[in-house]
Amino acid sequence: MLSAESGFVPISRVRSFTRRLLAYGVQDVEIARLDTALHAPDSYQTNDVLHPSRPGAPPFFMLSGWACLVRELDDGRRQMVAFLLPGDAVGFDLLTQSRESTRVVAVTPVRVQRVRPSLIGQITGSPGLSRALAIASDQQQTRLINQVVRLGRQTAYERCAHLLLELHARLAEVGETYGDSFRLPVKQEILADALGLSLVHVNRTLQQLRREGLVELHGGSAILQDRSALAEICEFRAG
Amino acid sequence: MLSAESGFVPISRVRSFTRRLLAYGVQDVEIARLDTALHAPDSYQTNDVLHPSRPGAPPFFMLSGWACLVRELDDGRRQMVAFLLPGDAVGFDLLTQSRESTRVVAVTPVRVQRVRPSLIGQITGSPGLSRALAIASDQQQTRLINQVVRLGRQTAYERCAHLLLELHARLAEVGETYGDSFRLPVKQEILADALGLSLVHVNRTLQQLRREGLVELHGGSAILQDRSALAEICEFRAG
DNA sequence: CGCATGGTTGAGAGGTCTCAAGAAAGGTGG
DNA sequence: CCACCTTTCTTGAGACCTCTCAACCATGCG
Repeated sequence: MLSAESGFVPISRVRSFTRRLLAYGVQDVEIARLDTALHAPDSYQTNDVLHPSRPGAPPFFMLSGWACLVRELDDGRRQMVAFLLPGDAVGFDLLTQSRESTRVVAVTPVRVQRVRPSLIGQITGSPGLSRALAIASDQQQTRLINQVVRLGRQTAYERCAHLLLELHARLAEVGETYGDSFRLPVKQEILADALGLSLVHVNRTLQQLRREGLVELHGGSAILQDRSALAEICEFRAG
Repeated sequence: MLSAESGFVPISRVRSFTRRLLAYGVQDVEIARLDTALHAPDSYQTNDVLHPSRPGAPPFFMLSGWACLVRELDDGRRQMVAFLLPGDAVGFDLLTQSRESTRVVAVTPVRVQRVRPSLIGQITGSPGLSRALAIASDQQQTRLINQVVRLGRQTAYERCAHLLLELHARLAEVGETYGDSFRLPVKQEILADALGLSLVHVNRTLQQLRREGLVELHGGSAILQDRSALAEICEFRAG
């Protein structure tokens, strides 16, 4: 029941990014025009590189699955800079655009829809679309700042709570939550690399959150049983 | 000799942001036009808020002094998200634009030149200027990503080396370095809040770098005595 | 049934923090 | 030019958080 792949539904009512664009006030006409500028969906496997760290890679929209903007250090340490979720626009603006030694990697199977390179101008030229992309870019930047604060000044306990709330809020925007629960399709290793912690410590910290009845985690799903208590813990602010 | 305030020089050859715009290929004509859209310089004292966390604050250029994009937690913990240095454009794009509970605060005396609100469109309408601002914004974003990696996956030792190199490189761009040395006009407390460390630990870590002959720090100035060794330590990549 | 993957636990080491005090540096008034 | 005061830097010691290493358990799949 957590699947959205079943059946054939008018595409404009299904795709998460369409949903988001509508929320940002983009007109149906513009979305239809956007469609003509997009390739058919591409599929990727876990660990595939969606966006090499070279310029010129065409931007795309996330249809399904999770990806990460990731940077690896020479000795194998790895930092997930940002999660890229269904509905996200990737590579339009600066973020994830041609960044030295920073790549976009699928952390689950992923489907994306790429922009035909020759038609990028058509998209950025549309007032509604470019405004929507600017909003999305602004939110992306806010999340980056939140990530800095999390890593710089929050404890493991606070970081976990904050990230879980952020993921819930983002997925809720594109209709991928079910009340307080959502699919969390990544290993604790991925969470650790996003939170700047070791796998083991993430495991223990999540257990603490569970023991306190704040969250429930199993089988790749998360339930935030007390969102306001979680928000209190880590000063999470929605929006 | 570390001062740039002496004498009266044609303004277009002095201001750090002018220097940067020229480096980004902006034409003299456009810079002259930009000037007509700017207020006279404003001065601020240490700890003044340059940019409250409300929308609509007019963007500005940093002329001199250092500021920080800062977020404070309820219990007094503080994270410097980014340093804003002479020549930086602040508030044009997303970054630092109306962000909840994130403020721009002067950490030394600061002089800025604000844009007349009614003329923002004129600036963003100019192809050369808007391209330059986009480049600046992209670099800002790259630095944010670097900050995430520093905080998430680097040790105190590496973080200090990396930040010092970044500051040197940025100041070099606007002509505020003198070979390997530059003015570092902030307390260790500020560095600590930028590095996600305690003041005491920053102090000890900087001493280690000094003991090893990599840097020299005193009287508000820094000398990077072995930049390539520092870069090796923290995987710093210029540009 | 056996293997592979991911989650869980234990124990000790290490990095970083806090508290607290002393030294140095810088500014001010006499 | 000195005495004083404030600010900033430095040092010490113990506590705490998080890490690493190394097993062991649970689950799923062939």
